[in-house]
Amino acid sequence: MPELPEVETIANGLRQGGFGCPSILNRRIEGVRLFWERTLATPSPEEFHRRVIGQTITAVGRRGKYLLLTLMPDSLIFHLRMSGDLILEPVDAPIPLHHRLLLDLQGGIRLAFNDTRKFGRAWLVLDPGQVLNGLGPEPFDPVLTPVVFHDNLLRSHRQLKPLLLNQAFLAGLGNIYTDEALFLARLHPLTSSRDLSPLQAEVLLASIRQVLQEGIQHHGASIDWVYRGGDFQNHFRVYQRTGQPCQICSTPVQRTVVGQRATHYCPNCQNNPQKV
DNA sequence: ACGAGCGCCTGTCGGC
DNA sequence: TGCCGACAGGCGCTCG
Repeated sequence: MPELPEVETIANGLRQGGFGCPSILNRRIEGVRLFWERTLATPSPEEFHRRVIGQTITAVGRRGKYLLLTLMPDSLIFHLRMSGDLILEPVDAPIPLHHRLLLDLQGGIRLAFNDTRKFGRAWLVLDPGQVLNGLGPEPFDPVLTPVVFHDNLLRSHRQLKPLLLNQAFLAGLGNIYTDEALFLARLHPLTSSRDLSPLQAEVLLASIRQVLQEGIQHHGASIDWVYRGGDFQNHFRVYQRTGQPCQICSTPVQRTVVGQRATHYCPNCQNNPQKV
């Protein structure tokens, strides 16, 4: 589920508190409960337990789709994958079925990693780079200018859809926001990245930033049972709108599969490069 | 260097 | 009603 806007929303909530929950900042970790061992990518459960207890959460951050808790001296990093979520609740609340890891915090609250599908992972590391080093640029990083982005596109020479999903190319996009960005930019998902003009690259970068910004403003998207709060799902232009009219030209939105991922686009507004 | 296929998991939905 | 396959926001691995 969670792409950049959803992770950003969760990070903001943990940092600032809200929805009846306090902030987790400056709270000491007093206890650990692990219910699914594979949730912990590293270190071993025994070492995790020994190292993490007593450390204090000094910052909450995000890099791509990763959520970072800065402790002292370690960093605790989460990837939510398809169904993960981080929830604050009273330390003695009943434990729901899909809770995988609990951190009991100072002040009678606990941070729960809930993950129905068990794909999510947590890392406790001294150097966050150990986990994050392979990531591409942050979409909002000012260093990522249209010229740099265009250069990167030319160097890759792949179809836009799988390229934008590649976290080593750009960190944070998932299936929803990629489809939305390509629609906004009026680019077909199969377009080869090396065919983009400087102007098209600039428009694509602006479109990516726009859909991510909209997602953040709407507190992310809530689909199915997984997400509380966000309502960006009510503002999708193409994602999961198969057969419904394109908001620009009324042509039915089409669904296809690209790189084994469902892909939604307007066959009229987003020209198929293979037909040109 | 790339894409396809698969594994990791659980839950929901539609068709028969 | 019940069973069965397809599908779901992700990503790492192997293989050709």
